[in-house]
Amino acid sequence: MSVLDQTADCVCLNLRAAARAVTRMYDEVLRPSGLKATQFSVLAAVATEGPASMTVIAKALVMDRTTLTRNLKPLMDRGLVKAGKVADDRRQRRIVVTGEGKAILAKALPLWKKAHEQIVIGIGFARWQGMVRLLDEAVRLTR
Amino acid sequence: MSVLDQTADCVCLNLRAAARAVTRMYDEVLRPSGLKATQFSVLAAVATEGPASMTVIAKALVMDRTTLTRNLKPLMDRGLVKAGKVADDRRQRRIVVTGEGKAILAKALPLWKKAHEQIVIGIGFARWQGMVRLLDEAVRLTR
DNA sequence: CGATGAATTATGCATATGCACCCTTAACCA
DNA sequence: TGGTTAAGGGTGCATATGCATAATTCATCG
Repeated sequence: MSVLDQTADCVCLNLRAAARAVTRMYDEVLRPSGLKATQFSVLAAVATEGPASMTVIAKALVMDRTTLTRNLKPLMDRGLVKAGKVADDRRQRRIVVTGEGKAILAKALPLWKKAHEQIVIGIGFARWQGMVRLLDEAVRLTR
Repeated sequence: MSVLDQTADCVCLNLRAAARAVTRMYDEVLRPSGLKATQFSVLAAVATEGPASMTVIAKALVMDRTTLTRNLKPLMDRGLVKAGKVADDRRQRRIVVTGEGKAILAKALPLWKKAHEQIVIGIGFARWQGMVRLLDEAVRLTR
């Protein structure tokens, strides 16, 4: 048993493979809303965090700030979110969901719930909760 | 508690966030080898599956065939893998690791093991095994 | 044997991801 | 107060991801 044979158990590979498969399924279920899985997550995060800066939203999503910049672009182009300046700190941009963004989000939420439950009910709520804990722990262990 | 508030527990979001964080850490640890985490996984898969077709390798990686085409490109450009049309079926391309590819892989393996164990030892081997089972189950539930 | 369908791979397009680096503005401190 | 450091954000570059579609080759059946 060489080290090479162990690479099939790679944490990164298994996480990425699962993320790919789940994302594909979410994308398909969300399609009627016109949102992709990542776009839905970003839109929901902006809606939840309220008017917030890029840094705050990126941190909530465990996402690089520069990645958030690109991920916001299709949402801004469609007018689902917008950025306003703040008087106190002229460096910051406060991101908010527009009216149209809220409408799309309302349309997407039941679709999201359907995709979400397809997995959670499938593996069982308690086991899913255990998995979230492990995922959080894995994130913490990378620092 | 509106549906919106539940989106923070989204399976897709949590999986992708963990995959991002873990990939960043792997990329950093693997850097001396000149490979990124995905490139390492593809190279290791090609080495393990032996001379195999695109479809076989893509299936082993739970990856779209077209994604594998692009992911092989930087490896081919560097001469770490190559494709020979020696199969009976002239549609197929048999992908193999080159001598240089094996050398890079040998250099990368201890680095990979270091990154891998940073997570596995951190969360505990038994719990990690349980997590792999759940990830596999999640993948199955998307079909 | 020829047509038709299926398998194998590649390309165009749009988005996703993050490091290195840049600019702007705020904070701090000697 | 002037200089330095830190914080907020964007761009260039390279790779990662997959759907829709096309091109090639194989299989199958009448």
